[in-house]
Amino acid sequence: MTNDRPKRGRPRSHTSREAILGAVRHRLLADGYLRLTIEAVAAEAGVSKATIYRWWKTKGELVLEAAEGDISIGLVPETNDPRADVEAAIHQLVDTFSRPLASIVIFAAIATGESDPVMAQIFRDRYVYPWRVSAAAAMVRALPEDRSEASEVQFLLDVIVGTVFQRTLVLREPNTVGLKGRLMSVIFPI
Amino acid sequence: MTNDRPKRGRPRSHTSREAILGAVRHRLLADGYLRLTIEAVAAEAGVSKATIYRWWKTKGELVLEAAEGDISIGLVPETNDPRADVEAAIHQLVDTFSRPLASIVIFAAIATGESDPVMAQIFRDRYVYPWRVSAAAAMVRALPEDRSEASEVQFLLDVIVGTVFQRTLVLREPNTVGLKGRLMSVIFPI
Amino acid sequence: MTNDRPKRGRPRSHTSREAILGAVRHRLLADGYLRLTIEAVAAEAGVSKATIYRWWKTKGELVLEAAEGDISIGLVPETNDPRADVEAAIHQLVDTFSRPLASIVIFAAIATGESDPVMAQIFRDRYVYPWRVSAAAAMVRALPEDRSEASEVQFLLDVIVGTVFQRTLVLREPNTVGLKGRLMSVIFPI
Amino acid sequence: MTNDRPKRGRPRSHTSREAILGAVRHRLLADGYLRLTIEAVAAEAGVSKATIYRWWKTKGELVLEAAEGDISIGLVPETNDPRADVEAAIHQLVDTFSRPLASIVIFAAIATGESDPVMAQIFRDRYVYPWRVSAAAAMVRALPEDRSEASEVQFLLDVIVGTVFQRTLVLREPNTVGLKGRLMSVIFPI
DNA sequence: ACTTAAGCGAGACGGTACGTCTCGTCTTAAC
DNA sequence: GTTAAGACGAGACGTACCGTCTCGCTTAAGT
Repeated sequence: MTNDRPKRGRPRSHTSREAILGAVRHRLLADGYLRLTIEAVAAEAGVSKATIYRWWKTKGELVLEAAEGDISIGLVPETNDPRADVEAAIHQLVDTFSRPLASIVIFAAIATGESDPVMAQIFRDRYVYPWRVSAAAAMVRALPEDRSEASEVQFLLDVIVGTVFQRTLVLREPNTVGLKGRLMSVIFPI
Repeated sequence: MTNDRPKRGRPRSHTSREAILGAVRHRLLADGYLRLTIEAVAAEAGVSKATIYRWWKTKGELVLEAAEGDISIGLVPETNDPRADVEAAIHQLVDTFSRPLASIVIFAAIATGESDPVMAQIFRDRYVYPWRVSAAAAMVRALPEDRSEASEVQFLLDVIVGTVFQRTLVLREPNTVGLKGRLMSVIFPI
Repeated sequence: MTNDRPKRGRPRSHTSREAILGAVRHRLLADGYLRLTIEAVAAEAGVSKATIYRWWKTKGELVLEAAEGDISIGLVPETNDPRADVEAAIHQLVDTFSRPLASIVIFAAIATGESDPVMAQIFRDRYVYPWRVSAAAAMVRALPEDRSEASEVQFLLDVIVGTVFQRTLVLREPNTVGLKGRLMSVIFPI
Repeated sequence: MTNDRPKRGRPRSHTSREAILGAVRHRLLADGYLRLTIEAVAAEAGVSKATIYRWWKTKGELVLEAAEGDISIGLVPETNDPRADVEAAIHQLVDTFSRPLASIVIFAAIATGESDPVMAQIFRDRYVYPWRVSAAAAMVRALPEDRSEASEVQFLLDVIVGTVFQRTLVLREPNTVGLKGRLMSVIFPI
């Protein structure tokens, strides 16, 4: 993230950078990830294709950077109420997956994992893993000792992520009312 | 599916049909869905591109037909033991999602929903909905009355499908040991 | 020149071939050889770039074929009057070099010899050598025995070609009146 | 050639000027004129592209200046032996056209006349015309009165230049033995 | 057997986008 | 005030597939 390039030469233009990322966002919302072309982004941003390729190696990197603010999910809080922390984790997930830009890009990062492993890798390293680690910690705190082994915690995270993914990105169900509560009851019965 | 073309003229060649579908399967396993090109299929099958386009309108239809046997999930059984039926439903899901060809094609059907809605639609109508209807019936039978309202049943199906999808297709975790049991405990606590 | 391709497949379109060659001629006359781009030819001909690249490997080949009729210089006649034959040879040269399209393409074939040796080679093999052979024969017939050794004949051909080239292509002197007569006096004094 | 820039500020670096011209010479000999790029010259000279563009408007000017010493042909001498002067003129031509760097640059100056008229113009004004004027004077002195009209003299100069050009630059014939003598016999028969 | 209608291979075609290249200009910080 | 470094817009390069379109041949069902 930090830019350790030498300070010589013409500095990178913030104008064109913003124009590019703005055009990417616009085209993503208009056409989706698969139909987004570098050529169209360059044209809309009033920028040369070479400028895009100079700074982003692949469409995936470009799109991840353009949607960074929307995708960013943060860490699960660590309060005195562990169940509330888990609930917050679910909320973060539902909230992020519900943003138009984020839903497109997250879906693309997963869907193109096969053909663009770099994008999938960056996505995992930058957003999925950190969240999962803090969510797992919250889960351990919230569960009784006899349910808090690693494999059970990972399973419950998969239940949460899988269910939210299924609802919001696969079925494209915008109504998430009750989803959080139902997930909580399924994780913490009684 | 039924072929209402006039019976005159040279009949459709079964040889080339099989060669095409075989080539599709081979290319899917070798390159994946996104990297599969009609051109490569035609070349490998020793067939003209026009022949492919004559019989399949889109890459999606072609791929779904090529993987039909592997994708087919069937209906959830209806025995005297409703919990066993639900368990069977989960098993069908895990089993199908674990087949190499099926995992590629199911993933593609979901992933390209944005840009190829026809493929997603066919996939849903032909495989997802029938299974979900019978799985929902099994679930209703297995649940106590106070949990068997439609929205709760649909939610539990999303938990099952989402979790299995997450494990097998997103995380590409081939080890599904314990998955079935854990899902059952989450759906039927105590 | 003869087309020994197999008769299978869709036949080559004469329409697009003519459109391409016509566009090449137009662009050559408008912009010259160096400024001619394949992209502009494709656009003007209403043709895809791939169609041009399918049939012509290089800009040089394309241009030589487009100007074929204008460049073609033919062979030097072989009559009973050898001096008249030499005069005819000079006339062919002046005449060909004076045609707008031919002058552009011949100049290009020579000028780009350094960077496009293929074009120069085709040009030499197809037009220069045959003409030179027949011109040398006429020269041998026209000269007294003591001047008709090979090196002298080649020198005289270089005088003819060089002078005409200098006048028409380097100095771009369209007025060629007297040129033929003066060359004849220089070659055949007395 | 003279540098009329203001005398204030950092003076033009002779070091980089020489580095640039040296790199141009090297690249000309290695790759030829058409394949020479400003980018490669800058890289080889350890100089910024902007520095080159600041001092030379076009590739043509740059190349002409880099090859100045080699191209320079001087004036035809004016002795008591006019035929010897003409012979000296031919010798200057053959000699200059035979130098590797000069042959590349002279050829380029003529060949790119179509697309870079400035280079052709500078070349003509600086080298061709002065030599032609003095060569024409020598020719007038050497010829009998009845052959020394302007158009005949210009024609004979075209014969000389054209023939030498043809031999050395078009046919790339390094063997110029006999060429001078033959040209003399053709210009001065008997 | 003869006709006729489709199936089929080969492959040409107009498009669109790719990712690369070089051009000549512009913008900094360093000297 | 010039320089090296190097970002930039422009635009052509040659390639890859797309989905469509001829062709001339092959294959059977209907005559």
